[in-house]
Amino acid sequence: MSLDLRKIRILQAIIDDYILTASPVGSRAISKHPDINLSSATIRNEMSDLEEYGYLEQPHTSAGRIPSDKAYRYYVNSMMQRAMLTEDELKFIEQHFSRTVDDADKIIRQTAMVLSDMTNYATMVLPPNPSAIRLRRIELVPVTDGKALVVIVTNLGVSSDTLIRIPKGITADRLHQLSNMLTDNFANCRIEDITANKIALMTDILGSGKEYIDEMLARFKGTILTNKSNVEFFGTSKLLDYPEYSDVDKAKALLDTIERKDSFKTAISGASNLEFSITIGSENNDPIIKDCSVVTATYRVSGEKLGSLGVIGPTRMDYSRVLALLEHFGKSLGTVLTNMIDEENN
Amino acid sequence: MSLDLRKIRILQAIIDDYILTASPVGSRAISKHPDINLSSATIRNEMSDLEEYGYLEQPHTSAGRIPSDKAYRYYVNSMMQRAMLTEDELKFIEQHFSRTVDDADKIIRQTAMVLSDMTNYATMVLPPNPSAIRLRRIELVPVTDGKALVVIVTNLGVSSDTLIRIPKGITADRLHQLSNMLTDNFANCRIEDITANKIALMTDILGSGKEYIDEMLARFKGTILTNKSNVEFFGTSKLLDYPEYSDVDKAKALLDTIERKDSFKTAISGASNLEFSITIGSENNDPIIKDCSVVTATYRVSGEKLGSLGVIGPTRMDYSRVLALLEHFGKSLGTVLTNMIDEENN
DNA sequence: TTTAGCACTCCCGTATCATGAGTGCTAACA
DNA sequence: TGTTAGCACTCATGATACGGGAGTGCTAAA
Repeated sequence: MSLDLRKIRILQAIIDDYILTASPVGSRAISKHPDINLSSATIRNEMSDLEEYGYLEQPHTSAGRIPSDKAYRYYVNSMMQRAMLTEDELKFIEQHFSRTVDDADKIIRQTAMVLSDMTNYATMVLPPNPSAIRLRRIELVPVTDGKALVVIVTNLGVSSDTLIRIPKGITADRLHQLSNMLTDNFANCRIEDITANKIALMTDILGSGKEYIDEMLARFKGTILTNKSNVEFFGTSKLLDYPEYSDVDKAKALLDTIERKDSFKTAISGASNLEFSITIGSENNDPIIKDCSVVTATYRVSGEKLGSLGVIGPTRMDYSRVLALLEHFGKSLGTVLTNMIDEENN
Repeated sequence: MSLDLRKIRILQAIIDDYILTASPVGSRAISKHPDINLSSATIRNEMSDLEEYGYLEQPHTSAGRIPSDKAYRYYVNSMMQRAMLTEDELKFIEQHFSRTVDDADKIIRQTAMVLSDMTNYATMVLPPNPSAIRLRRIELVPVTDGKALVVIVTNLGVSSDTLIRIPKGITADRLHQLSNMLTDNFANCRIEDITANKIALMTDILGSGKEYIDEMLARFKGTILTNKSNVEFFGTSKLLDYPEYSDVDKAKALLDTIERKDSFKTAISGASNLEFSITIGSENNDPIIKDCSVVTATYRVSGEKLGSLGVIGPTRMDYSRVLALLEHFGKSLGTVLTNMIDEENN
């Protein structure tokens, strides 16, 4: 089943052409390709083979052929070479990151927008992986008698503040004391390390505090974890540019799916583990996005995988360029965030 | 130029029909209307008049007629009666608001989503009007030596927290003292009441604190005010359902415009002043949304106008139902938020 | 003032047809 | 034996024509 060099060349030419034009490519067009010196008849034979192997599909007799998902997969795994970004592009990206904004979320979002503009595909931002979050400090601040504000400082900056009910009559000193205990016990913990068990062990130290500490940590875990589903999308309407979606019903189905957000699980779950993940067409679970591909890259803060950026486009997307851009954006984003957090922490 | 009763009836019938079907309505269809006992020929004469006055338009000879923006305006101002929501709808809405979520932003967003689902139009949320925000409490929490966390509690709950640089060596007690001073001076102030002037007056009280207090307040104002442009949209892809946007290019132009967000200024600026605002078709500044109407309603928290909800649909939207829904949602949302904030505050 | 009647307009869906890009197959060629 | 030229065949696409139908405006009669 492995392809000989000539078949690979032909397949490459077909894919390149199809990515560019979105219309089925015929044998004659390929025979004109500078790298390929064969008559259209020969190409036809080869294409017939490639179709038999499952790399090509024919919309109908007497049309050219289009690459199958399998072809893209093969292309991505074995054939593609990483594109180089141009000077101008690099400069443009650098310029984007040099604008100083001091809100991490905003930077991430703006990055996704720029990425969308540069690729002309839709992009998405996957929120920080909860296990990358480490507690730094827990502070209970009295607000009114009976209410305290919980401020939890994490390695990513302040990440949660909620009001909790506390028994009346607790003094500021006592709260301060509790804060210190909690900080001592949980500093550098991951969020999933905070177990009921551990809290129970602290009961004797905490004394009367236990009940509201429980509430507080539960809420904190809650907000961090619900955050998980907060995928955000940008530039989705760009997908309407592509002839794949010149049918309004198809377009609507796609945008609906994106807006509902829960259909990118395959891509997303892959994303959290891998440096890059590429999900092509029908590899997605949802049949609605079966002619979309999703490419994601994680970005790291202080060496730790934090979240990911993703690009959503038609299966015939320019994988090579997208990967190059994602890699570059991922790295720059990581650096900027790392610097920002370092600066905040000392 | 004022219309006699018969013309009004006919116009009403045309509008009703057109809202329903989106296709030009002819004289014969109207003559069959139960309320109207006239031959199609008579209707034709009347329609001809209505066209002359500018209430109707004809896509081409031998087509029926469609209401103009002027007609919708007249309809909305003088003819429309508020729709009643059904029992089921009321129940459904109540059910939505009874689910307890303790995050105000999340409630507002979910409300916008439900509103979008019930109307099948796109909806938007305009963020709180900054002048509705009042400070309750300012708290400086030491984090590391040289860094403090600023927590500002407002009448809408905790609304900002930033790390600021402070001179090294300041004691927790001193910070606490500063917090109290700031709270005493600014409690119940609006954000725009915090002027450089007032801070200058406090210099003698604050002593060495002044510089970083300046930084802090500037940042706070910044985050509140940048919030202003944060319009959020929901269910935008629903607009693709309507034949107005069966052309992909038109659809893309619309969605692009929505995503770029800055084109709803007319509607938005109206929204912040009025209880309801209705912007019909070409009354919008941007020609791209010239066949969209935007209806907004403000919601109040503790009697004060906080933000608004908006509905975006084709000009032939069901204004009556949309207004009824907006009114109901606005009120319920206000109540829920008011309760939530009251509960948090004591 | 209303209405019936009629000629006229024009969109729209369908059918027809020519065109052209593309294929598969066969036979000849190197 | 692999490659290529040639040819018949397929089928989407776009242009054109055409009939039907919904709608109009006008005129004349009720």
